[in-house]
Amino acid sequence: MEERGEKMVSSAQLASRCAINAGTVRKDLSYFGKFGVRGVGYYVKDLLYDIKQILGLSKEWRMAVIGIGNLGSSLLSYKDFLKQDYQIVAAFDIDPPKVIGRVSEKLGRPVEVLHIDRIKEVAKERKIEMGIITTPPSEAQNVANMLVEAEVRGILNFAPAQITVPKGYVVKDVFFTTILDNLAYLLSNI
Amino acid sequence: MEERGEKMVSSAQLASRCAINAGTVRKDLSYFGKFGVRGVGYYVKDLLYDIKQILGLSKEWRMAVIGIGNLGSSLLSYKDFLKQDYQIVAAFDIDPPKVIGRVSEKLGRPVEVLHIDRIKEVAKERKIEMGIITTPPSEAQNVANMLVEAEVRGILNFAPAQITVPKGYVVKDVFFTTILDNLAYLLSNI
DNA sequence: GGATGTGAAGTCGTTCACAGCT
DNA sequence: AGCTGTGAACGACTTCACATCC
Repeated sequence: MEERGEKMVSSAQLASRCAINAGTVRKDLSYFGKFGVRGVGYYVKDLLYDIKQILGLSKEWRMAVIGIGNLGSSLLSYKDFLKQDYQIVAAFDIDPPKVIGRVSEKLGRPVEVLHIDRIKEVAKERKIEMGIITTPPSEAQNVANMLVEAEVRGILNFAPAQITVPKGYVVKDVFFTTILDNLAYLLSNI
Repeated sequence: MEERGEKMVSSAQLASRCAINAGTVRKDLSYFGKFGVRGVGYYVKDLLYDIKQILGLSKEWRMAVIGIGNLGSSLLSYKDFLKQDYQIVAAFDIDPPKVIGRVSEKLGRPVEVLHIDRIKEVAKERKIEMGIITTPPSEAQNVANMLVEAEVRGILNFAPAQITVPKGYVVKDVFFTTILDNLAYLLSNI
């Protein structure tokens, strides 16, 4: 909306875009403060700024992908990350030579695939704060342990395996088959 | 557990595997019926069967991937789908020649990439019930419309765009950046 | 004895409706 | 006049604790 030059937006407009309730939009924002103008709405520019502050998006997040198979490779060149200051600055695999020359496009240079053993060293060096696990499930917990060891506090886990981490660390799972199971259930019960 | 030959399982064991509460496991199951034996637990084999019935997984689900870029290609060879009777039986793109020879391994033969225009025809022919959208966001709603036209009732949407479909159809979104936003928020507020 | 099945209590998030500002 | 901010009602899910049954 900012790019389109729209100055104001109402909670109703935001709600319709997200397919939720206008009251929910206002209530959710109100949890963090007062960002709108009564009788008018929200200033697009200010709201964008405020939401970025709330979500912790006022900085660049530096990420590593571990496990450069099909999925891992595709994430290395995933365009949408770059639009929002998510940078993939390292890639790891057990078998580094198998994939080379992938490009993190904003940086304008390839992200070389390194051996897993170097996670800790490289994570410190490149100030990595999030790890994306795209290994086979059997390796997921091992990789998570290495990330914890390297003090990478955020993990996005695509491997269909339960991962446990110490307090202060966060894991978000993305299990494709679980989402399909959900779809299958909904389709079976219409 | 069945593969490992384990006969019985308690709600507490299931709970610890899923990192949730034992009561929740029992309560959730009880919503659909009585599957356990008091004082004993659940028979692994029977419970597996019952859960598959509940979720609608007692059949093979036939899927199509639309948009054969990096992500779409990687899903074509995603091993985990096959383990659970999810079959990718068709692939579509605007520019079919750009990717060929991908293999849906259970079928043991490549899934040829076809032109998007053939979705309706091929969906009927191959009895496709789920569509996976991995196109750029600008095309997502168009593709969804085609899927609806072809009566493909379930959609898994990876394109960062809001998709609307008629009643009787279901869309599940997987927005990578939204999940990262979630991680960013949690990491910023520990 | 021991683990399930389930009311009841508790917690969380959503929705409503209107007072309060601009 | 219009839209936000918010207390209060509502609804849904989670957790608890125990009666129930093998």
